[in-house]
Amino acid sequence: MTNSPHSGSEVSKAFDRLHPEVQRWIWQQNWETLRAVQEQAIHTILDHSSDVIIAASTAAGKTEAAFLPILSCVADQPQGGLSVLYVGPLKALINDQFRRLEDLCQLLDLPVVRWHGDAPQSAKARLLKNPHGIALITPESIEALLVRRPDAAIKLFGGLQFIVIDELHAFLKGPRGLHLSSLLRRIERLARHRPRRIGLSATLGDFTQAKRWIHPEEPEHVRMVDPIGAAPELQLQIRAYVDHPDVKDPYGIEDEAAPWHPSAFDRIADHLFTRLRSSNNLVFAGSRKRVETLSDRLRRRSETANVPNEFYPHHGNLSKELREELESRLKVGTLPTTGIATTTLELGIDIGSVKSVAQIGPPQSLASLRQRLGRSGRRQGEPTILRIYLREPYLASDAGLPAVLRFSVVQSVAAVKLLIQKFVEPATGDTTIATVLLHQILSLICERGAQRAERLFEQLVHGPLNSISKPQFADLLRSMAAAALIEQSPDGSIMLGATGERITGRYDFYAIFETDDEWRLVASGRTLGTVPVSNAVAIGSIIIFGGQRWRVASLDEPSKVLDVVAHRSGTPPEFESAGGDGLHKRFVEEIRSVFESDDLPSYLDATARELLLEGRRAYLALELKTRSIIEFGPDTFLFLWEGSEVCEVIQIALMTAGLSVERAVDGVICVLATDERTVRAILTQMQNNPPDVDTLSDFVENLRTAKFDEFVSDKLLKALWANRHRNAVTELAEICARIMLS
DNA sequence: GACCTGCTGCGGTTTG
Repeated sequence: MTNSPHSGSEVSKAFDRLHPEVQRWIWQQNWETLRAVQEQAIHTILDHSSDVIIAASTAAGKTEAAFLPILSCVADQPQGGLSVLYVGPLKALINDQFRRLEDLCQLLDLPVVRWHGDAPQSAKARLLKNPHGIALITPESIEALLVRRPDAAIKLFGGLQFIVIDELHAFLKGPRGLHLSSLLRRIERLARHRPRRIGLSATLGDFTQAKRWIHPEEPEHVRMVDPIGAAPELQLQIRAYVDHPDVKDPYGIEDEAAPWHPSAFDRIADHLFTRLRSSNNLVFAGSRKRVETLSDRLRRRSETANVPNEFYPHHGNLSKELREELESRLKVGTLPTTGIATTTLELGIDIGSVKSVAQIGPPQSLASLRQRLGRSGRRQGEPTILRIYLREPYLASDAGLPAVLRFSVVQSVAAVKLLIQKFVEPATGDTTIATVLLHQILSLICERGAQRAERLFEQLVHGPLNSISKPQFADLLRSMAAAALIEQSPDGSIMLGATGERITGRYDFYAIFETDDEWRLVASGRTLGTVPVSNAVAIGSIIIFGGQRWRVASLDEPSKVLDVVAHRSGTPPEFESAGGDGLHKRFVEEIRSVFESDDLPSYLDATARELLLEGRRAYLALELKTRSIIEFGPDTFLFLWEGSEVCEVIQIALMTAGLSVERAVDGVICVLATDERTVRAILTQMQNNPPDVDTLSDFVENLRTAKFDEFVSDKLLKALWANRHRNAVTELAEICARIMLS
């Protein structure tokens, strides 16, 4: 050891404050220094008693930044239950962190236990007998403990001093975050004190929002550890490919019979094949179907070139075994490997460092783009390399809106500009409060027995779940009673009804999200993964899956198993999807400013540059700088340049006037089969007499999207929609006026 | 524009 952690002055100050056994562990690691984030976190956690959020990139050593001081605090303390609860969103992440903490905790004589569905039962049983040390757990396993073993939960959580929440950004939106927030609150109630919360995250857009999630009552007291690290150099290219006019199905495989017209997609595959071979890379392909198609094409190119295949798929329907094979190939790093993934490789599971990241299609959010980039250039002095590949249609001379604007090129340029400005979208409002509350009402009754309505409200409606009123909560309880989820005893307390008993007794109660029925694909006894049952299959069906081609040899309908054998051709399965979130307002504004700028970024290839100019010429010709309403063919386009929330409200407002409206591209909507004069007349009407939010909410359809929404009344779902859109509706008259001026 | 995540307790069989 040439340079000890003792040598620097700042470093030694932080180092000196750690427990001697923690110091010994640091020596054993041969670390030359502590990282900036670790030094700051040590001081912040040891100097104060407030909650802390540690925001630093994935490779910066956030886990140690939290645990070195936390373990120094809890070592040598009297035992009486767990000292630290670490909550992670993924089992794979928990397993990684377990390996990182094992040695350190052993030195301190603190047991560390993985607690999730695939973790060994024996260690859990041992912990229950003598609860102390650290547990690494998923939200669902906390839920199961509270429902099934409330007595054990009190013993485990009664003495907690710290709760660490990893990948905090993953919990800031969506039902799973609301669920975890409720579980943490329930842990505090049964522990009769509030353990300190430490949140870890690499991509936070809005610190205020993260602080409010960590400590809803006193967000201003949450301390940030946010060292300004030197960002690695970014090497960037946007490459565009225009399809040949004869290409009908660019994602199909038929074009292999017509090699004289390779599709744009094929040329993208060619470029990936030559550029990415012989190093480790990640390709984010956007959808599972595209992951499969691309993996298959790249494997076939390897076969044709007679070289070993280095390209492997990774997505949520692939079996754990296949996914882990790729992850460990990437991590071990002895064989060059490129992973072709959906969003599955975005979160922090340990796959080592990759040379470059490729993105197929324009980025849809800066949060996700940043998370992806964080996977490249992780070694000191190495650049981050990003390639964005765009496929654009061939446009005939009579091509229409919105195609002529070449939106995906403009959107990609806008994304890069926002990346450089360090913009990240804040999390958006939640649509699933009713489902989460319903779930938690059932769960709390299991944990604590029959309760009066006021007690349920008091315990569950708080923090991120507080946007529901008492009358609305009562409405929820009434519809739960109507469905026999709950019933009221003569003394007024609420207990489980027959349906409630059945639902809470089932294995799938603990998670707040649902999974659909799926076929399981098995090849010679080995599970490859699953495909939705909506795919029509029969003996002899051919399919691309796991980057390879298969034929269905036999199928077992009741157990939903497909036995497959290798085959020479196939098509990728269809996966169901719900549709996207839309771009943030700021992103749409940046797109508009790219249209209006003359700047030609050097990171565009020749085709992308040409398409950007083409899009700008169309923008100019349509006079979009000053015009917001464009009649085109039978339809009329409204260029709103607003975020998805405002667009949705205007879309619904126009629908209440009897029009058919659809989204054209982000920020632009299309009124079908209607001329400009009619649209203007309706907008004038709306401007003078804007509809109120409750009228609009009556027109909203498909409000039942979350797990238990079937038990929630229409009235409540509409009222919650109205809550979320109230602000956007108040802008309605003003926006109409602005459009009309053009 | 789409993607992702998670799970009990028990009865059975196999293995050391």
